[in-house]
Amino acid sequence: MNPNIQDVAKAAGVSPTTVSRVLNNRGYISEQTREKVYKAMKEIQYIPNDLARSLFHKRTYIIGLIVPNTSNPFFGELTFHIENVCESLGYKLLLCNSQNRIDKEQKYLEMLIGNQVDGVIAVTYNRGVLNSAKKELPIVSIDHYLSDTIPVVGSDNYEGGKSATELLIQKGCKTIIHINGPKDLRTPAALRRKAYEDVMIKNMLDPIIYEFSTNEDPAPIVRRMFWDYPDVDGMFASDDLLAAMFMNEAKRQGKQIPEDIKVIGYDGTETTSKLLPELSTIKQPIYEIGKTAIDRLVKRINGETDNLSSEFILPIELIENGTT
Amino acid sequence: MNPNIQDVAKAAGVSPTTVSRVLNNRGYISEQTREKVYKAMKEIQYIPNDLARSLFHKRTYIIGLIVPNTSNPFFGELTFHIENVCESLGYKLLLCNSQNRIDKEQKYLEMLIGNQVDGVIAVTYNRGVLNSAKKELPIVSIDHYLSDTIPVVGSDNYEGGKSATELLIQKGCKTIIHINGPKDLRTPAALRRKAYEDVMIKNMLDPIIYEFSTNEDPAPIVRRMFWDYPDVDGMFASDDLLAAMFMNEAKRQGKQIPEDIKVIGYDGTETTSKLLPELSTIKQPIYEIGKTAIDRLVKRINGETDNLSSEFILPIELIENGTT
DNA sequence: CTGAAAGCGCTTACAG
DNA sequence: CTGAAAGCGCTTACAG
Repeated sequence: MNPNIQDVAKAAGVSPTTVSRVLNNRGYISEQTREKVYKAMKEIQYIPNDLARSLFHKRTYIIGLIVPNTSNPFFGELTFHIENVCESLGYKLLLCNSQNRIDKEQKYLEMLIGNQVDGVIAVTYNRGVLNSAKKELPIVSIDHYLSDTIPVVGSDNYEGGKSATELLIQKGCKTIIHINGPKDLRTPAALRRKAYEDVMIKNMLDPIIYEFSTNEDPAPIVRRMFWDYPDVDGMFASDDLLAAMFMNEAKRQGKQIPEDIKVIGYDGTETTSKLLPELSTIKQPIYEIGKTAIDRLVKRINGETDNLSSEFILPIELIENGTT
Repeated sequence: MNPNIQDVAKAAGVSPTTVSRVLNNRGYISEQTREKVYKAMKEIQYIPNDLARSLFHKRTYIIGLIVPNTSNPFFGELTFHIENVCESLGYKLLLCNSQNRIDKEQKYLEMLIGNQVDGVIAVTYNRGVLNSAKKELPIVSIDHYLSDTIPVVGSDNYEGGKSATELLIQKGCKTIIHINGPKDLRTPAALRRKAYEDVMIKNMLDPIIYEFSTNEDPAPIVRRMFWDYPDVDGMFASDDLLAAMFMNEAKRQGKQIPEDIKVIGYDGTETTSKLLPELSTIKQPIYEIGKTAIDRLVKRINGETDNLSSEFILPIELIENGTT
């Protein structure tokens, strides 16, 4: 069995209380005692049991993260940055992939509460779930409005949708299609869509929106577009993966990009910029989103009163590359 | 404060012992009592504290995962699958991004031990670290030979390197460059390199290998290749990101792919297949790697004796697309 | 079928 | 400067 504080105490010839004091640098301890204890800890390779510590303090320094899927480069990068920031602040990360399934979100949330996490960062699509959570559990949401008391961190989706659409129009596109996820959810993509619509209408162009539902394969929808709108000359995709899928289908249809059709995506992950550097896109500040979310969460954990319902909208960046 | 088992006991008019029995379905309990207890739990919204449970049982059902970086699509997908398999087996995942830094690997390992994880999955590059771990801690490594007692799960890197190189040769390439990570480490890429060398030599061709060190930017190295070998007509990259970077540079040099230069990558993640579907690559069975690793780890956790040092090599798949 | 007691490994008032 | 005691929230022999 692993050595415990008793073993250290015995080895050092002191009481467990004293060992604990040395461990936590608390109260007065003679230099001699301190050294004896350190030596004993080294000798028996003692590593304190955080479970016991957490049980006493009612504080685990664990944060739960619920994302749809770290396979998606946006969430993979977000997860990386969040874990990194956590680590630098002394927190650890319990990772949950909800796959956008409400039943999994619910189960994970209960699991996290059972594990006494200090707080939760959620990228979640289902409003209901987190409301049912214990009111005392600090939660920060990324990109989704979940309830009146849960702060939201995200980037400027309206501005992003606006910039993307304006760029296409400015480049001369007339038949501009927008592809987007399900409309009924309080998703960040909804604002991108709204901006697209507003800009199109303002420019006397018809908005054309294709949508697909949560775990639906968008491939057939993309194929259908070319049938419905053979003269399509612009595409604003609500994420880079969709943009890539569209480009691929466009090539199959014998269309040249950007000559025949101009394409702009959304997210601008590192991975996209490596695998598909020619794609024009709206880049989200992924690190800043993660950092802000953790900062707000830690403030809540520490009971620092911030305005109950708050929103943090970070700026996006238009990245123009070869596809426009 | 959250309700505890005492609160439930009081609300139900029984002892904590009885509540615990109901909770764990252990021993005989009258149906009436059981219902009283369930009712009380519902009423006060009781969720058992896993910390206390774990402290008693010396079992947390938490697994630690150390990967370099979930931003990389290979590790993002691996992490997803591992977390998923964990969840299905009742385990939770504590995520660590080591960024290939030995100091972070060391710190994370101590953290995981302090948190009493039941086991660790490590994708780690530094042999030393895990040896120093407590001998009792079950560890399974992915893709890296760390010590004689740590099982390794990975895919057939030699076969992958062989297939890739043979494909290029069969397609008529003569000046085939291989780009790879640092040589001195026991990395999976080393076998890919070895296969490349063997196949090249067997075909009377000169192996040309460029390597870069752990956190070095490969971009300048890629640029240099074209200067050193203007007649390069084949590229076997040790991962898809490098392949994409090479393709990009090739285009900048006015080369056509696959007409002038044929390119094959390695990994074959979902993300690559979406963003760069034309890339030929060696596809690793990412899900199977994760699943096998967890299965082995859980066996060790449960004390099922398997051969101390064992190796699990899963088959790769050659995916031929447009770049060859 | 049910409960009182001891203990998992730690920490912190409280004494001395 | 140091230690004995009680407690964090749970579980499990041991009695009854």
